[in-house]
Amino acid sequence: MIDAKQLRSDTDGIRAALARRGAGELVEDFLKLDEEHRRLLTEVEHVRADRNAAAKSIAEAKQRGDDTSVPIAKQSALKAQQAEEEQRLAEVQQRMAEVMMQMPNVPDPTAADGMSEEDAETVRVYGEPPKFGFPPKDHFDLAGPEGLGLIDTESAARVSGSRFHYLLGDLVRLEFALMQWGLDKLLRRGFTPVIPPVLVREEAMVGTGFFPEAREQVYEIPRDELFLVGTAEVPLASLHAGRMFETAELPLRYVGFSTCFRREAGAAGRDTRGIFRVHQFDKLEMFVFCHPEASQEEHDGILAIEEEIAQELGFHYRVQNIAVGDLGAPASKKYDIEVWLPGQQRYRELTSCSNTTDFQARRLDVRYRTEKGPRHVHMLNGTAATSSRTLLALVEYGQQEDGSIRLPEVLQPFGAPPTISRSLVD
RNA sequence: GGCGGGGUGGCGGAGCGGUUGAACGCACUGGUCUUGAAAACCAGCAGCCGGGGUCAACCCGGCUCGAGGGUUCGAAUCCCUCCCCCGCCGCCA
Repeated sequence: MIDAKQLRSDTDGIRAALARRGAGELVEDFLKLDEEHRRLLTEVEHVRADRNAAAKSIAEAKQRGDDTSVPIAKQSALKAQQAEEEQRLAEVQQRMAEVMMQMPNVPDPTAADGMSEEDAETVRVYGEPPKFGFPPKDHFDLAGPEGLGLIDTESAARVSGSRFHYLLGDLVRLEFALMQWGLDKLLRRGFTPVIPPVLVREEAMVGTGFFPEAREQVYEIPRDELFLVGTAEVPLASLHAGRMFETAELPLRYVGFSTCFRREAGAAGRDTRGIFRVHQFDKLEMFVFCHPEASQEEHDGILAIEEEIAQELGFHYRVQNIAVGDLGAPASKKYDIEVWLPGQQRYRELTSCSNTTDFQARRLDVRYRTEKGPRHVHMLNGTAATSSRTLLALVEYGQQEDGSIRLPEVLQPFGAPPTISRSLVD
């Protein structure tokens, strides 16, 4: 949610900023409604003030023992008129709320220009594509039924449908090691670990900006009016909804572990192979609440951690500054780390981190106290590791000619086997 | 799932139809006192919205006492629905 006050005081600036992401006309919608709203509000408030004053004088008259039947009758008569005016006001407020809900966050000036994925700017490239002395395979060839047999999509399809999978054997050990390793790394940096609920109320989805924009991507449980989260970002952001922080309490850094559920509506036929794009996976997610002045630095910090993780796992990657038109509604700026996948011979999104500035904080009403009154905090999120993409990248990077997988040494203290090979399973 | 108690400002906690946006305490801010600090004393201190303004430190008005409806000239206070918290019982791990 954008600050309505700011929208009025810096109309041109915000219009121009939103136009970059193709949402400039919402500003006009807002201004029109806002003008009408203020007109009606002034009217209604005058009526209310009159009636409040009259009620007060009735109370005083009654104290004195005067006859109050005449002023009371007069008050009664005004009720219908007031109700009618308030009705009109409520309608305008409703329409205004809808416009505000559709309005995405103001993009950061340094977010890349453009409307599509291709418009992302490459910030830097790390490492080189790995060299194999043989044609590299993709993760599904390596770990699927034709390979190590540790990913079973066929059974999952029968049980749950397409884009679901069973993870088996050493891949399960690998996932646990990866998560434990990542958790340990973040713990040492002062992040507080959290296992959040994965079923949330609509308010949490609206508050984080996933509704209304991405509603079709979310699984819902109508009977209980709950929704399955697509990321721990949702319950983590909502953790402090309605909260008033003291200045010294910030920043707060959390690392959440949760299963993530995504409908992948509209992605039919895309990335259907293996576990690159699935309905269910596990994710280690960073989430930060901080002062507005600190959010850029926090964003850089989260990105640095994501890069460190990618580097220690041995990946070749590039950092992409996502184009404004490709940002999710709540994001002001977003970096993706795209890992080079040997099996696909191209860069694919591995992790992502966004600065949502005060967009979510406004919707969720998370503030902190300053000398000049309460202000909204800034919120940021970023992927540390996932059981799908991080895992499959490890499989592809570690592949040997004989089809076994060599895993990074850093994961071994956390329970990952040095090598995954068929012979051990058979 | 059943019965009972409760949701009030940053926190605790009064108020239970009228001049109460809310006593009191804590916390916080400023001041007096002090060599300094503490204590004591004095003062200030909810948020949001609109209007005015030397656009700030000010003035006026409105809304908000879990959420939404209703009764009433008037509701934090009464009624209804929903949400949440606490306790006991039942059920299940």
